[in-house]
Amino acid sequence: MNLNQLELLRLLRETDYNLSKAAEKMHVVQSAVSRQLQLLEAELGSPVFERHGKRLLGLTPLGEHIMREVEQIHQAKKNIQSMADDFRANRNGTLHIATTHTQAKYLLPVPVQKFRRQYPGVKIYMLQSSPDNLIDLLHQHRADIAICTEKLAEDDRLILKPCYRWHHVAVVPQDHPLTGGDVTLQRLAAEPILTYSPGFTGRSAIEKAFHDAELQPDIILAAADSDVIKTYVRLGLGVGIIAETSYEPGKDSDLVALDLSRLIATSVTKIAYLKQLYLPSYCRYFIDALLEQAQLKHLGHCSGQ
Amino acid sequence: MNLNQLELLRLLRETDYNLSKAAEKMHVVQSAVSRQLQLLEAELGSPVFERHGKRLLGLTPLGEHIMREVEQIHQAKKNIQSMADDFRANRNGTLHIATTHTQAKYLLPVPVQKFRRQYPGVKIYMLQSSPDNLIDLLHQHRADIAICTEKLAEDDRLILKPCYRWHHVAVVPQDHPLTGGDVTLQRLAAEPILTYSPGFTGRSAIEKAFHDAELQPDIILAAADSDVIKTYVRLGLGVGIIAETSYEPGKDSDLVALDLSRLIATSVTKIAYLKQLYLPSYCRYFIDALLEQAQLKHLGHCSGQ
DNA sequence: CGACGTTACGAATCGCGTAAGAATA
DNA sequence: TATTCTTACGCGATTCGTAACGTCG
Repeated sequence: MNLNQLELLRLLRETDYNLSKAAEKMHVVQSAVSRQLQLLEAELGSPVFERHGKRLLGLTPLGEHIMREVEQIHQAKKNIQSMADDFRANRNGTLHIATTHTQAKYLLPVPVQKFRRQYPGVKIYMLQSSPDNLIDLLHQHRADIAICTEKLAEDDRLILKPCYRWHHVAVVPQDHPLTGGDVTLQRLAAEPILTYSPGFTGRSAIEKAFHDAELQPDIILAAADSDVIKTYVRLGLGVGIIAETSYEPGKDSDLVALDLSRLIATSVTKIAYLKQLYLPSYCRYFIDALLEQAQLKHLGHCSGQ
Repeated sequence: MNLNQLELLRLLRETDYNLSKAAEKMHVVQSAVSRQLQLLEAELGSPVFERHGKRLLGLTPLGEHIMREVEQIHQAKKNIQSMADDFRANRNGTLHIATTHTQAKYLLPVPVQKFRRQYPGVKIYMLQSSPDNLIDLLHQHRADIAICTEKLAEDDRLILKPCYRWHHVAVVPQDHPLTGGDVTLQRLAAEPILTYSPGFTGRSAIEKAFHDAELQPDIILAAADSDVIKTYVRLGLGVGIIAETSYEPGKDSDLVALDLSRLIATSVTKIAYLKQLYLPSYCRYFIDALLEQAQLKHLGHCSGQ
């Protein structure tokens, strides 16, 4: 048994159990992998793949079990390489960040700039996705860290770092009736609402607030990001409910933001990454920069709490 | 990087960083491992071991990090081999059981016999140890499963299976004053007590019971197993407090067992094994036999609860 | 000096590529 | 027939063992 053989198993699953394609990915000819597979199965003493004649169809039960260990080994191997690169003070590499529009636009710009200055050789890939996919991206090893608010349920394979706490605001044109008097859920429920798509940026907290008050909000438009929402609020379609951080006092001065922190539960945005993943120092640096930025934002809004 | 090189790292740590001894363990000459280590360090690009001149002294910080992954890989590799052996219906192997005297003597005999009949080719190693060591034995890979009652605190690397619930009894000679009237903690505290050494077989529950009642038991003898305790009870030294399962109605008919289940909290004996360890089918069979036996014992004492 | 690690060199092994053959869809 | 996998064979690379050489305590 050797690492290449185990890598072959991984690639065979990736390629839908096609020896030729796996061979290509390993940069060797097909006959080579054929023999390696035979050698491995001979060594193990029982087949790893289901076959119809010569064709591979899938994994045997043994193969399924083995695959889990193979993934472990693959991860550990990559970690060792990352560690070595890191200790060699290798300032090249790539940082894959999975996040949503809201965070990418309103939280990340400053940390990313700071990061670029510190690590000009590290490339940054921003994987924008819907919140439900962020964790999957981690598990699929397509992202190193994820930044999101929703859908971070119990998963003991993840490390979670609370980043910052925020609340929702209602945004309306300056002459809107809601700007007079106290805002209540009842008054909101009477208006047409524009807010995030289900699963995005604290939408579940919004729904819970109305549901607990036994109200049925009239959500006439749901979008993945606050820019779209604000655009339609400006067109007079109704009341927007967005994250406080998405209201920019400068650019959005034509809109009024009404604090909803006492009506809708506050949300916590977190940083998540795989427990089993080795984070290179540049990655830890980015996380620190992010936490620092979140701290600043938070202080700015809470006046020094 | 290959598996042999990583195995070499493991062996180097095991041999106190001695290339010659590691070479011996790998069944190759010393010069071979010297070169393999050089190749690996060259590939990683920075040293894994601290050196004084040519001698290896220990791990570099990088080496420490790498070792964790190496252990992971080693475990996964062993798992793959176990799996293959298992699916090949290999009925040979070894079962390492870490446990205490109490369990080895009163719980395990029947399951072990049953196991021997089912898997005559599998060797059984019984590692008797004090309860605090049982978990360590698992982590040191010197035992596959551990059976114990105390000291199984939160450890997310372990799988825990509750096995059976039992309580303590007081054992006294037949003419002892305690045999008359209700047994209370107060009356027990007035007697010289013989029981388990700290850390053994529910001793902590005994201490807690007296402590909660603000009593100070007079423990004049502490031993690791109930046989020793019973011996001294027979000599009239005092009242023995032992596990109910350690009182054998046949052999111990010269002693009287007094139920303490309402005075001292019941204990739960558990089976523990490493989450990351693959358990061969014979191992799972043994666990099942154990649970079944525990069930029987339990029913026997509780008359069909 | 003795234990330990490194370097040099030839030999055995391992694994690859080419090429041809067999089986499946 | 086209695709996929297996087998045969020769070559090159890797890794080993022997042996001689540093080096540290």
